[in-house]
Amino acid sequence: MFAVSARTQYAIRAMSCLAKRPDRSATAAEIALAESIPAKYLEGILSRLKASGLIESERGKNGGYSMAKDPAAISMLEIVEAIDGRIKPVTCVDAPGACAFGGDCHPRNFWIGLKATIDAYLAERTLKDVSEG
Amino acid sequence: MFAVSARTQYAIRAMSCLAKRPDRSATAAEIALAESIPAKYLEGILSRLKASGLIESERGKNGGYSMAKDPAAISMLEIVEAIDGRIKPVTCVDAPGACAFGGDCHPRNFWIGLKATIDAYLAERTLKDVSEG
DNA sequence: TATATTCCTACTATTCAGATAGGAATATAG
DNA sequence: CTATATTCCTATCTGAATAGTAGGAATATA
Ligand code: FES
Ligand code: FES
Repeated sequence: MFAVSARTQYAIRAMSCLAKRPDRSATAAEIALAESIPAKYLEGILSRLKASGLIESERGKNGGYSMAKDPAAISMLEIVEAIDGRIKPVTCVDAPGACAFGGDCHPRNFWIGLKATIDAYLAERTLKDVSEG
Repeated sequence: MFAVSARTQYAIRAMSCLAKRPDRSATAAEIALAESIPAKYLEGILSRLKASGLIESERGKNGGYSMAKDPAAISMLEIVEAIDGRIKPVTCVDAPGACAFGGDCHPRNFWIGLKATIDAYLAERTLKDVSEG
């Protein structure tokens, strides 16, 4: 239960990989090789990370990806949300009454509290913390 | 991300339903009707709850299900684990080295910490807390 | 112009959650 | 002893999501 997707794990490894080379950039193929990630699959992951402003890219020859921020300034929550979207134990986190038992659903507050707890944990740790262990 | 399965939500509603009737028992069909849960699907859920010792059952005519404990003595963690098993952000929670990057996988501690955080949240709240809101 | 790269779109395969179906085992009432 | 109501067991179907693949367009460099 509450399994983290392969995508998210790939994303973290890819980010860690980039974090290790401060200035230089790396191609998708290089990262894929270094971290044992299916190359074509990784392209899609990097695309999402870029869309969220966590990494930058250069196209064409000598192109590649590089960090857009200091690894110590990137929370794990940012990475996770870039890949899999917001944490949503229940679909009604945003819209009250989205689940079957509309208004007076007691468990709702319980799940929203869980989301807050998870969010807090993820927001507290940075890429730097995690990639250094 | 981190969606709670319909099964687990059904289970909580079913347990809440039983918690409301202290001594009496309820049949699967009654609970299904009261909580808008597919009747046949619910049977499988009740079966798991029973296997974990959270509820009791009587077969045959006048049979049904009833609470095995005081709702204030049942943690949400027990219910969740009865239905979907232990919280496992990554498959290597129990067996170090189960994931690809065996020994020196830095993210591992991060995920295990998350599991501990979630477990703690769930263990702290009881069925009574949640069903009363 | 040749080459290396990101980027975009579409497709396939596998897995899993959700749900359904049918009936065997068991208990009660009459 | 029989009819009935229930839990309990096993098998199956379906749709959605995840993981992964394929091919090529756009773009930058040398
Ligand atoms: S209304 Fe969303 S959990 Fe009940
Ligand atoms: S070894 Fe399990 S998360 Fe890395």
